[in-house]
Amino acid sequence: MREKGISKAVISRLPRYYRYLGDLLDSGVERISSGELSERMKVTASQIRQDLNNFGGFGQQGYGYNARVLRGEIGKILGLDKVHPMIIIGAGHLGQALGNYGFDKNGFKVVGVFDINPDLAGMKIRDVSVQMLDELPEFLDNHVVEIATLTIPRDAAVGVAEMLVQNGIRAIWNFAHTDLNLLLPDDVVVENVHLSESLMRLSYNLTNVVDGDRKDGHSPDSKKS
Amino acid sequence: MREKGISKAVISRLPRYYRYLGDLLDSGVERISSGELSERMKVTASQIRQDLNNFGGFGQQGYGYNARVLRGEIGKILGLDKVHPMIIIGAGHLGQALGNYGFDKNGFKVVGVFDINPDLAGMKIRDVSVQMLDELPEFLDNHVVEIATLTIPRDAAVGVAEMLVQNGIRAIWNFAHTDLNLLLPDDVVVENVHLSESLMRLSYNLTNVVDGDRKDGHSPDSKKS
DNA sequence: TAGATTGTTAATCGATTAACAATC
DNA sequence: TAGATTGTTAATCGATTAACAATC
Repeated sequence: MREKGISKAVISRLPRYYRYLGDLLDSGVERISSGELSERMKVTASQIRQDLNNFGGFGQQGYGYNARVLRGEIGKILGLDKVHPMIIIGAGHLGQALGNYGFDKNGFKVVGVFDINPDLAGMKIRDVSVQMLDELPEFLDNHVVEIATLTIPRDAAVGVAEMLVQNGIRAIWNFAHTDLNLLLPDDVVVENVHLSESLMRLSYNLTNVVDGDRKDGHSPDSKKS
Repeated sequence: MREKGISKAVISRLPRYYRYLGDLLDSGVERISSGELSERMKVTASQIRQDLNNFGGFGQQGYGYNARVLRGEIGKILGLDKVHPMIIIGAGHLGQALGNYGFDKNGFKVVGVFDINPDLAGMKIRDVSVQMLDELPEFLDNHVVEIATLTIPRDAAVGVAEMLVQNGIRAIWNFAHTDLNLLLPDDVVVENVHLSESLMRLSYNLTNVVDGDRKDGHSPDSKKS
């Protein structure tokens, strides 16, 4: 059932393949070779084939890959063929943004939004009403929830995360400024999103890039006009 | 002035060091060794020293590092010692979330917010009023802006990005579902944030992790109760 | 000084790229 | 079949870790 020992680097690239394959299908392309895809994505064809062959031979010699089939397979590997009920904790701007994002089409269905601010109680995000955080344990007793998204301040995050784990949550998408994976049991899956760190990387590159000297791994292959 | 050939992996870790050093200072710790820091951050002491020595010897043998000085130095490397005027294009939920995020304390100052929706014109995000996108070129003529944040739909992103570059913008923080760096001149710095890819990674781990078998690079060192 | 811890070189490990036989 | 392109092994490259001399 499960694939063993796939490196983090490979996993990180799968969603990008998935997106490019979707784009190709949208533009009517049904067949793609690793060579063509490598040109579009600016990665080596070798890497694409190597990555995919971690999971099986999805291509055909002399032909390439069927874009639709390949996308489906990658989707399955990523678990996008299943619906993942999700709650959002923290109904501030970011929580609202994520609630309205449209992840549904990939199977991430927002089934509850929670906050501690009584002023937000009952506010609708799409078709879900904001509930008070103290109703959460009961909610988790009565609903299947796979993923909890944390858009709350850092100081609240650890306590809430522990409460979630107590109540059976095994996957946390964390936007608080702390590394929750270091604090929770090993069988809880955490994806930390540190937006400020992303902005700092941009700042570094902005500060340190000189013309024609890209630091992001993409070679300055040609001088565009 | 500028450091040459620092790998992307090293740069990616700097913001995290910066955050941990800030946390240490907040809890009253002024002195830290690579060994202690490595324990807290779950990385090797060797990596910490190796990383820092790309930029200079910030420590002292037999003593360790002065947390305050080190944080300051990393801040300088990341360009956080300067103010970076920033605009946000797209005043939807995500744009509002970022406008209210509090990046100011790291020097990222929101000086303008733009949208194409007339209903949003004049809406205040912190102390900045939303302006119409067609006012942007004139705005850029009259204001210094370093970073443009794009929180707009994918289909609009490429056109807007090209317009921004035409008007002198050299750094884009992109939240649209497309890889702008592949489409813009090489001297434009782009940081793509693909939230859906982050969620897909979480989904993969959720789908493929079995007890005690973490896929995120952190060893299952002990069975917590 | 003795002890501690850095800075830095060398060794290892893992990931990427190249090459090519297999095969559609 | 001939041509194309995969799947996969081997070679290279880069990043991480280990080790230890330098030195505070």
